Amino acid sequence: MAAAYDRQVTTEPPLRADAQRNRERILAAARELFREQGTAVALDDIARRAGVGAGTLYRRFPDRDALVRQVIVDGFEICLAAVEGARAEPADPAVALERLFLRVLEQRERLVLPLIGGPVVREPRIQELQHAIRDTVEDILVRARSAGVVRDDITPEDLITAAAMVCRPMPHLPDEMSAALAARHVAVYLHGLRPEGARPLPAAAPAPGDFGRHVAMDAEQRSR
Amino acid sequence: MAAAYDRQVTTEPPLRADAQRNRERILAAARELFREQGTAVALDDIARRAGVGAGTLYRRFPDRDALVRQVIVDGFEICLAAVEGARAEPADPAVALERLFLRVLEQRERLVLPLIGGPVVREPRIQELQHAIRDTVEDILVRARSAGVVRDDITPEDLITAAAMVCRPMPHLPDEMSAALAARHVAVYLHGLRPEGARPLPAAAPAPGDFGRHVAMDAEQRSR
DNA sequence: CATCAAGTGGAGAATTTTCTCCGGTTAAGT
DNA sequence: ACTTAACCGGAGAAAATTCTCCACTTGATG
Repeated sequence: MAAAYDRQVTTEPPLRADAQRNRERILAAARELFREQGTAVALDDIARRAGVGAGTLYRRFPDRDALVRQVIVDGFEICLAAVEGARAEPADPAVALERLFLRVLEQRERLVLPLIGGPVVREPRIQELQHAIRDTVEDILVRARSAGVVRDDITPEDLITAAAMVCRPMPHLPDEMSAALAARHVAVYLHGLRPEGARPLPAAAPAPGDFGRHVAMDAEQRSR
Repeated sequence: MAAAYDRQVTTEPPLRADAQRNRERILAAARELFREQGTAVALDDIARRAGVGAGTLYRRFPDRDALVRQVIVDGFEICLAAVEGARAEPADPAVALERLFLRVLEQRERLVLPLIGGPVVREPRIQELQHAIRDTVEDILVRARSAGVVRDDITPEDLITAAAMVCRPMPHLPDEMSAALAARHVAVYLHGLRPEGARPLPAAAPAPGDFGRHVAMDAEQRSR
């Protein structure tokens, strides 16, 4: 999936085949370890799990931030693909909403979206992806809303938050079990989205613009 | 809240007043930083944020695990209190279920339950608390179920998972916003718990016994 | 199949984090 | 007020992690 297009769009010479393979192994190992232990894991551990030397890791990703950023970008990329996949499938609006969550849930293991401790979110590429995701979700949501299958005080941010929450790792449970719990949770949440008998929500929805803009101000003491 | 009873029950001499104060400051700082950055943050950072010397931290908590464990135990303790509070309030079963989530949600900021990367969950004290929480939740759930206000394929584990998910930190959003989103999510989820029009859930519920028992086997490479 | 730029691993220097120790301070008892 | 045992902070030794460098290997190209 994350093939060549996720490198700089500028004219860099393409990677050699073995280098490309190692790069992907590193990203896969990083993804796993970030989900298991957070983004502060020792980089040498990542290199070890990826089966490459430390030098190889540092050559490809000059510092921790570069690696974290790439893993997160990949996550958003995967997420966007899932969401657009859901929109593309012909289905009535209620089913589309369900598909949205199912598609994202399928990618659970590969998503490292939310344990950001720094200004990574400001990256233009990431904001771009976030907006694209938001717009796609909004599209699905609007259709569902006008078909009357979803209560109309729900915003795209609600759905995105819900999806992000169920995708986060539960490192103390085996994968199979946490997948089952996540799927059950989504089913209940989806059922709760329907307008029948809805009572007003307890808090106002954050404005769309506010969403990506807030980042921890303590940029000096993040990571290590 | 976390007063004297959370130290060893064995006959240790009580801490001096200043020591007790420092101990609490350390735990509060640890709680914050664990939520912001994960349990791998530098211990000296915790000492700094707590406003105590490094020596003070290490005197009170011999290593990272001891500190993590205590923060987690505190979290479960707070959680149990919230849950029991909800059970104690006289309310009809539907409201009790709602209260359950509200009480837990109120404590969001102080809960560091789920980013465990090691065998901390095996601690007898923690298992004890987990069981007490489960039993209390089950009690509320059973009453709600027999009042017919909740679909009957929902288990205590579902509710606990749901609560854990909404309590997890969203470090890229300001507190106020993540609190609002969490509250909205819970409202929708609660609505979805009602039996009217329920379709079968997509996966089997994990057996109650399995829940606390699974822990990452890679005990050697956890933390650092 | 020869050439060679690109890529590799891992030793070890540089940096950061952990953790100990002790001279000075303070709460608590009398 | 005075005594004293508990406690404190922070300097710095010890351990761990980060990151560089280079002799060796390998994939691509003609």
